[in-house]
Amino acid sequence: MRPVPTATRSTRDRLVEAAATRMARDGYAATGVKAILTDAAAPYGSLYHHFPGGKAELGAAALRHSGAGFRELVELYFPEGVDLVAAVSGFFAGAAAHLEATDYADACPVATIALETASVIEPMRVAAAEVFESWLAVLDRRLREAGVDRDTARDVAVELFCGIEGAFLLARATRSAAPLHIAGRAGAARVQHALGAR
Amino acid sequence: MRPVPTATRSTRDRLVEAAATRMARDGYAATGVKAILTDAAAPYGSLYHHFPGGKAELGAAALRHSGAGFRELVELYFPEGVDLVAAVSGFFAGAAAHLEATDYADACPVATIALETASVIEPMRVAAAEVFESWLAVLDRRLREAGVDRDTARDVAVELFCGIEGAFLLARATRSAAPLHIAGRAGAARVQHALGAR
DNA sequence: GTCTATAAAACGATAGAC
DNA sequence: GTCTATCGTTTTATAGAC
Repeated sequence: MRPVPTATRSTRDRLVEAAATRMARDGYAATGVKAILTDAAAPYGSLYHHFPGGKAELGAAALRHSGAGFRELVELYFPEGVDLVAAVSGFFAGAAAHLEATDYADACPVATIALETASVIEPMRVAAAEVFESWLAVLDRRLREAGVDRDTARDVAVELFCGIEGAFLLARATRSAAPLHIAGRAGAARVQHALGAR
Repeated sequence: MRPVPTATRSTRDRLVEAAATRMARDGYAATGVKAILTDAAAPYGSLYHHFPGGKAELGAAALRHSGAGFRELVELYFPEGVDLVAAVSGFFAGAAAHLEATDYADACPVATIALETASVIEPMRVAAAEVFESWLAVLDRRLREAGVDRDTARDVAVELFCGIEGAFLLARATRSAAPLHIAGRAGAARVQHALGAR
């Protein structure tokens, strides 16, 4: 069973990865197609061969790619059977450390793009919605497995999402990890409370 | 005491308002200087007379303008002596209604711009940080006036901020006001708890 | 499926008359 | 302070050879 050689990664994959990286950092509108092509070492014509819809179609693919990556990170922090309260604390602490390590640049790879395009490029809004729901589904499942009732599990998942996303925004603007620590403590307490009431 | 006639609003003010409206809707990068000038009925040269720093300087002014408007909205919902639990519920419900009424376009007028520029245009990042802090200050003050201790008041203010901003993001992507109702209930409960422990 | 050349429009910014 | 004309770039997208 040979591993897939990285060097053979398809042109399409390189385009998506380059677009995802650029757009997560600079946003959708500020990311030029030319910059993506340079990063991906792909010629101009390739883009429109793989993505006839141009920048918007590539953007949606990039958003889904970033979204899947972040979901894997959530799954890593919230494996089946994990102590949920500790996991919430660990996730927010990890996010805070990563944010500081990247000089407050690397937070949510989807939020900026989602806000920019939500009312303008419908396929990207749909992609963002599906990505966010996939994150919520991981949290929701773990909460239900821990005995939390259906409605509460959904609410808590949404509240944790709001906590991390809101904290990312405030942290990047103020260049401080404090909001993540505050939201993390609040999230852990919220989960603790939901588990206690089961 | 004559009221200032709207028609005499200065060119500078018209530029800031036009930029604020456009950028809140389309984001910073996607908003062209030409479109702002058209909306403001101002000639090209006027912009660089009032804002030598060009688009970035105008953008920072627009961000502060939008930020001040939103702070006034917060102050309207949280007047001195208000029932804080009811105010939180009312604020989130009002936000939900407004979001639905504007087809999920009008949420936070600062978040998109702040995320786009936080790591790229330092004066805009600073403007966003100051704007966010001014919102937190209103909530923090009301909580302290209601007897909440210093550290808890700050934490609750940040948690409410995260709740509304995270809910705005999720609501716009999913085209549903549900996240705002969930975050609103959670926020009200959190304030209730903080008040009960005083 | 890869690549180059180029089109057509929009971008932010500037110079200089009034 | 206002306004116009224009500069030089960069933008997304396309046509067509290989």
